[in-house]
Amino acid sequence: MVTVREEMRKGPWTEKEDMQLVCTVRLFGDRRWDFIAQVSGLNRTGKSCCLRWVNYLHPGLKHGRMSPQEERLIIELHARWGNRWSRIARRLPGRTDNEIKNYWRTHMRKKAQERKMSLSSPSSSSSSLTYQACLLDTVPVIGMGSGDTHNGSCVTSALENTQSAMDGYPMDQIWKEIEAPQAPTLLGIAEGKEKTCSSIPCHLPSPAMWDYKYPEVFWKMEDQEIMM
DNA sequence: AACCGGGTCAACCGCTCCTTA
DNA sequence: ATAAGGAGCGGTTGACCCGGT
Repeated sequence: MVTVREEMRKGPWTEKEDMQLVCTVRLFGDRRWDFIAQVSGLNRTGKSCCLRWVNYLHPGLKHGRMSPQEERLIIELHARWGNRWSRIARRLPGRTDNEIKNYWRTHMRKKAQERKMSLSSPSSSSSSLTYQACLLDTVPVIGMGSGDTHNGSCVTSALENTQSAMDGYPMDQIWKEIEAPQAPTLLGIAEGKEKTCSSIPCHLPSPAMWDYKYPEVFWKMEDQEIMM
């Protein structure tokens, strides 16, 4: 028997295809994507159908801009987990890993550009502050996983130090340090400063603050995961 | 009006992990 | 125990949109 595999369709989905997929998923559930792709009559791979459903057609999805709370949660969770997009997405009901990933890329690219600008023109301080605030948001949290306490204080003067420390600090390096269990350089900077600076309330919440702010959101789920 | 550049997001790719026979 | 297929995940790409010139 000669199986001439028909060329699978790729690219953007049409409304008609969406309808077909939705109907098929209603009938057969959102498992067995190869089967769904076959019976739907769509000339798509199961994987493609799965992605379309998960990222766009799933009824529970939110569309549109991230709320400030969501933005903040993403930043905080990324600081904890790095590029574990699906894991982060689980903490944001209605958002997909793809959406969060895209958001983060856009977000961080913007920040990186702001930083570049600020480095090239030292007098423009507002944008560099934004970037540094983001990093300081990001980096100290990493230590929390390894038992560090974070007293919620920070860090205006740390910004000055951070500025010099971050000269020549590529994004790749930042990613690596975010992911590293111990983030030596920036973490060191932030921790060193946080011991001496307690007058300015840090907008990065301590673990206790997180508990307070996002009580049911992820701490319980995290515990459950650990239990599992 | 046309062009250009940057931003956004849907979709694909390839790898890894999980499930099932 | 193991091999094959399915599903999940993160990285990357490319098309589209929109604002500026």
